[in-house]
Amino acid sequence: MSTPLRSLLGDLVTVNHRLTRLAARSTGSSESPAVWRTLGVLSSGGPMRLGELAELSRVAQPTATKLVTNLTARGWVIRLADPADARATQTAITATGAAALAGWRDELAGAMLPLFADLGADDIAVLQRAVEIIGQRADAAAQLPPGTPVALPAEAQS
Amino acid sequence: MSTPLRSLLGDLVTVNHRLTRLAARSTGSSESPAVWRTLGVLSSGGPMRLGELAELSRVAQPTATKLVTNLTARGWVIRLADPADARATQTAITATGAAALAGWRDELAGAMLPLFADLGADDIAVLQRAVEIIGQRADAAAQLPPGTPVALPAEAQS
DNA sequence: TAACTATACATAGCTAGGCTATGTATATCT
DNA sequence: AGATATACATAGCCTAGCTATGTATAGTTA
Repeated sequence: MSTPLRSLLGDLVTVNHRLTRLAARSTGSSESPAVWRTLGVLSSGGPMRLGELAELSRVAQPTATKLVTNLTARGWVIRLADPADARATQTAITATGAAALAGWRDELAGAMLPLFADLGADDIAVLQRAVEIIGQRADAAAQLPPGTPVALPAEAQS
Repeated sequence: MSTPLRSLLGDLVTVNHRLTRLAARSTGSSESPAVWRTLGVLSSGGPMRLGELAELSRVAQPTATKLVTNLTARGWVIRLADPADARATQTAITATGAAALAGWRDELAGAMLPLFADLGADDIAVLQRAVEIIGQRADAAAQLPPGTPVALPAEAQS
């Protein structure tokens, strides 16, 4: 039972990467996936500090800084001083940013619809559940202590 | 019924992108996802021409050239002259490359196992089916004529 | 067969995203 | 107050991705 799961996870990542490429090329949008991922995190998680954003997005802190700088220049996010800590800044998605995100998701979904239009109700349910499962694991992984690799060292795998 | 599918596809892409980031950071490997994607395509599709590889990987041709150049330097793929066409070259994965790919997939799966270890048989079946569905669509999309966006123009959607 | 067109790939040059290493300012703790 | 820790910024690098364009070979047609 454990071997199928191992290879299933390998397949899952591989196929997902292909889907991501497919999605990236299927819209006219020239924005990068990172932009939408960042907006997605801010949209679902609300305003947050930069370090928190980096962790949830699973990128290094300087990468988050770059992304936020770009997004700020575009007016899609704003940075607010953190009243409780002068070192920190809160980053929040703007209405414009939220609209752009929604627009992209809609465009994307529309672009991929023809490929998935023939799905039966069963398969749709499968994808819905898969999205739930994966989202749940991604959330869980994001809450590991900073710097912790997702993989536990071999000796920790009971 | 069609609206849920649209938003489901948006969710699917978003969550998959998070999974990809998670996977990228969960192994000690410093290789990029593109490397494994390319090897994956060559592994499952057999030796192929560069343009074919680019299409299947959903990247532009010069990007494929770069990737193949890097992989060749590493000994993970080889380029063979195409006897039938002096302009073209066949690219094939080497035994070393196949071993590296297998090793990475194993490492990756091992790294993510703890996150997915508690899945029940039902959920495993769901993920298996989801992998099938997505893989199928990715294949189908790859076979569209070159340059064709995944989305068909409105007037072509019979 | 010579010339044109099309195809397969390479090269150049750019941008963004990703990283590590390190700097700077503010909190916090002793 | 001084030392340490934390939050973020900056510098500098590499890879992945793109478009535009060049070059060599195939194919096609006059």
